[in-house]
Amino acid sequence: MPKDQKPTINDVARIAGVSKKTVSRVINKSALLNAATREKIEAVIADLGYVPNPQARALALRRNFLIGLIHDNPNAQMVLGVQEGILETIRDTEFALVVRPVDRHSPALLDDIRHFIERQRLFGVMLLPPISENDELADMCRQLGCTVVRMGSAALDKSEHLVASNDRQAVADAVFWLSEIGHRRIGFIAGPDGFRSAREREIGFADGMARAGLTCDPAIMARGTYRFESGQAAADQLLAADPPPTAIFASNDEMAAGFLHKALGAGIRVPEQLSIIGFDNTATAAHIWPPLTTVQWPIKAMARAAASKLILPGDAATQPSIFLSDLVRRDSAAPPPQAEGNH
Amino acid sequence: MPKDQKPTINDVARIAGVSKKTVSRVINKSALLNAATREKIEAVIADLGYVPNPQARALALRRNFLIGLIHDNPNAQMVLGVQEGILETIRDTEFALVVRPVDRHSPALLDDIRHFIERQRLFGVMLLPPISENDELADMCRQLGCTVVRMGSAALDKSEHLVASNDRQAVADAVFWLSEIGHRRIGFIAGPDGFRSAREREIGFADGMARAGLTCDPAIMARGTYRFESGQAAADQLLAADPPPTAIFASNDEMAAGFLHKALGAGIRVPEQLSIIGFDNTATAAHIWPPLTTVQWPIKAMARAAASKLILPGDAATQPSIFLSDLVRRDSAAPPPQAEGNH
DNA sequence: TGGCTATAGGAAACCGGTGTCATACGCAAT
DNA sequence: ATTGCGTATGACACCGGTTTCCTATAGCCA
Repeated sequence: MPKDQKPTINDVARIAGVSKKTVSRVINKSALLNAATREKIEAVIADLGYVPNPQARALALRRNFLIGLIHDNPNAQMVLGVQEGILETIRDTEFALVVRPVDRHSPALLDDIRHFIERQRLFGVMLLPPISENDELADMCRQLGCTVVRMGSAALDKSEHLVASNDRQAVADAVFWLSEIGHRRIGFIAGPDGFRSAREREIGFADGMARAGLTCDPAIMARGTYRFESGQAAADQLLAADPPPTAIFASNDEMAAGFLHKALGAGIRVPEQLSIIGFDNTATAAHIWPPLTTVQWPIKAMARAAASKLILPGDAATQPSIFLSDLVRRDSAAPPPQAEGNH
Repeated sequence: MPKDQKPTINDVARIAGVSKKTVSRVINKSALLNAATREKIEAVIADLGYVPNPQARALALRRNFLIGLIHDNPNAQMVLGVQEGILETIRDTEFALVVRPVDRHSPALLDDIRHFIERQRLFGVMLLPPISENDELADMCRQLGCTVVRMGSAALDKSEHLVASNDRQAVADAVFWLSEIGHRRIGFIAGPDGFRSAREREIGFADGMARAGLTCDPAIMARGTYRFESGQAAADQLLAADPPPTAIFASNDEMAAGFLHKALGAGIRVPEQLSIIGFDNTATAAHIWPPLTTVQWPIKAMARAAASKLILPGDAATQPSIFLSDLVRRDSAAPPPQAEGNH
């Protein structure tokens, strides 16, 4: 059916016996149009299967409809969730999502991204954590004429396009819940220095402990790297404490899995003797044994909000949107052994 | 520095004192150019920070530089690996990658994708499994003028742009290896009907058993859905067999994890009493306990090959590329108990 | 010196849309 | 009948590149 070329606005105009401009008015839903003319043209469009050329449109409008997703996130589940969330929002628009995984440690990082944005003339970019914490990068993107939306752990100090999760409160709530079911001796595995998420979760832990009237014992607190191995290392340290913790909050699932692995290896029964809570709700969390209780970002909702901020004009979009995470209760956290007796 | 508009080819031409066409010749590295002129223009380009507008180029050339990645893959790790692989290949070209996660079961699937391709005027699309097995979709994309590259389990029956992994041989090799370390009674969990990957892995299992001189016993073979739960269900069935299997090959990691979960729950020690091998090397595989031995697709290499096929002209690209997967040996597979005695 | 050819570079049209402005028309007010 | 006005449409230039075709100049030979 399509001979060799796609129909253009000229073809539509010629066949409908009107000018290009009138067809353009139909495409853009201009109000100043005779209903009969509109219907005639719409019939021709449908007949020809005409689709406006986005490149030509972008050229004439001096703006384009590509939004970039820049990330260096190790959590594949999350990245894909974001992609899906963005897509749901832009599905029926003329925007498209172009992705750019990057290496945060590359010395050419900024240049790479600059070329990417300039080459594609991106309309806007979305930054995922942890690279979303790079202010220099965000500034560069803005300077290049992009709208920038950052996703991350709440950082209320900056009033800009931001979609954040209130990790602090989510962690505090989870820790308080542990206290409610009877835990008194709760350990913590922090994330690496320099990550805002790690810092927020640390503060959240302290908040939760304070709210529960519990004190933080440095002997059952460790700092990890967000990697599996560091969770194992933390287990070696924390399980040797006296008395040992009855519950552990790990700042992400990988470390929780590492901790769990070691604890199980040491013959500790989970959750009967030890409760573990993670953060992120990665695919792994549901598939390890026992299934991990964990805190989950409302990823898709956040991504949808971020995409809306990006494609919607107006200053309302510059208000940060803060989301609260949920605790996904699985089998790795339960009341402590002594609590059952105390009840 | 950038006043309010980006410099255009006209600015460069005016400042360099030449015509647009001459600047265009520099951009396109035309040979018919005086060296002095070229250098002068290049200096102006560098000075202005001029970057050609890809939309204008796309319009004039009547082709564009967007390649689409269409997927409905549940394995986030793999999707991201593919994205990275494609990116490595197109990094220094003018191509960009636009993604489109889809829902295979949506009744509007084909229409959605058609709109996506038409709206963005995609140059080519890459299809990931399992949706890459949809011939109707591939045909539609081709009819829309896209180059199509499919990634999947080997299907040598079609001579087209294809990048595949030889699952059949990889599974056969893994099963044969199990026999080499002493297993005689090997069970199998197949993937769902209708998936080429599932079919290929099934045949591979049979091949491997035959090569090892072993017979397949239907009592220790089950069909799953590629989901965790179906692995658990298979465990209920297969572990009740008499005699029970000493090793299990699961057609993907999720099912292997489900099986493992049930086996552990039944007090079976892995790998001392039972070996388990999965397929895909998902993030979960490394983080469950014990770490799962599994077959891994060379995802990035395959993605690079696929991207090359897409952006390189020529019929050489129509030859299928077949990759062989590796067995990632972790702790879930070891010699069977009786084999140690027999040694 | 004239004529021919090769080479560097330019003018203008074009790709497929959009904006600006002018125009044709119908109808009410003067 | 003329003016004035709102509505529906068209002519034309323009966005930033590329292509086609043409010209100017230099170099070469006779």
